[in-house]
Amino acid sequence: MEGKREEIRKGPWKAEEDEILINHVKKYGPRDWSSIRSKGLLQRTGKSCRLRWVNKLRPNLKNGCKFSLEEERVVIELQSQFGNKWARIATYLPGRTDNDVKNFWSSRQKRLARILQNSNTNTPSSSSSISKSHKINKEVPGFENFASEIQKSSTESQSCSLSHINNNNNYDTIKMVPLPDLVINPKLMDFDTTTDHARVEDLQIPFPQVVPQPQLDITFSPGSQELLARFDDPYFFDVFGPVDDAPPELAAVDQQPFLKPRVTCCGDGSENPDAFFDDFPTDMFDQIEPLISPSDFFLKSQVHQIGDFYYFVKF
DNA sequence: AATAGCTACAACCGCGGAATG
DNA sequence: ACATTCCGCGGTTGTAGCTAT
Repeated sequence: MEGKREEIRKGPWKAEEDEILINHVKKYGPRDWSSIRSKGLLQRTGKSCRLRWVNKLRPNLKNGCKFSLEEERVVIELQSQFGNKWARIATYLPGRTDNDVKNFWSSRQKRLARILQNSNTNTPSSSSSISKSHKINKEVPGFENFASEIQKSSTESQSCSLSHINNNNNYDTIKMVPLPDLVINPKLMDFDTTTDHARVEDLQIPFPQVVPQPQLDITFSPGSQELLARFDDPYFFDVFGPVDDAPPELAAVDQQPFLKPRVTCCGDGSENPDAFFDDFPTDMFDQIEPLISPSDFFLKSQVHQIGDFYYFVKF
């Protein structure tokens, strides 16, 4: 039956094929993918057509544009919240597809693993430019513990999140502290330099890839310097425009789900909680500290970078 | 200049759930 | 109610381009 049909084409798409697919979508909309082959328009499966449209041909995609710091932050936060639900995470990132997010996260995990690997061994790096251009101070108490946990976490599963570490109860203090006006609650970790247990007071680290040592010898790249300059602007987040593809629960609020500061339920109490939170258990905020404003957060924080990774040290 | 290793990304595959007959 | 088809998602693989040696 399948043998009677013309051979199914695989591999890279030609411009002519793209054109045919685009015309089909123009006529019938992004659906009926299987009919494209049954009509003899393309020798591609419906799945292949859909994938091509969603990932490459759909309008308003940020093709060839690297993830910004803000996008990276969103992915990290949402991944820790939702897990590897790339399609869901992608709905919070206009112009990004689930494939983009998935690939970004995968690349990031590999980089992280390599950095930790290189920092855990004294053997010279094979060819990693990151490990050579950024010194990581392993002398800080607690670092080895932390690094090995992160590494274990990243090798045991695709996801490297602090929640995994949290479950191990290896640390004295692990608290849930929300970033200002973020939709989800990032997990921050404190380390103490005075004990063997990783617990450093006054060092709050919102990203799981962070190496917990405040005395890192780091030179800011031009990109980071530009970033720091932008954080001086209290209205930094206002530059982000409306989100086209926001999930309904967020679109219903103000069309700017993630990238713009909002008054939250933890603020002056005059605003209703975001509908988004309806999805979560009511006791999930019990141990959350009061929110600070985004501008306060960034003005009171210092941005650091290890390789391509950024993190914030709170003053 | 050649080569090896690394990275980012495009595309495929398998699976599960929804829709349809 | 059941079988089949379609669609969407997450995981995986292949590869082109870049960088370091």
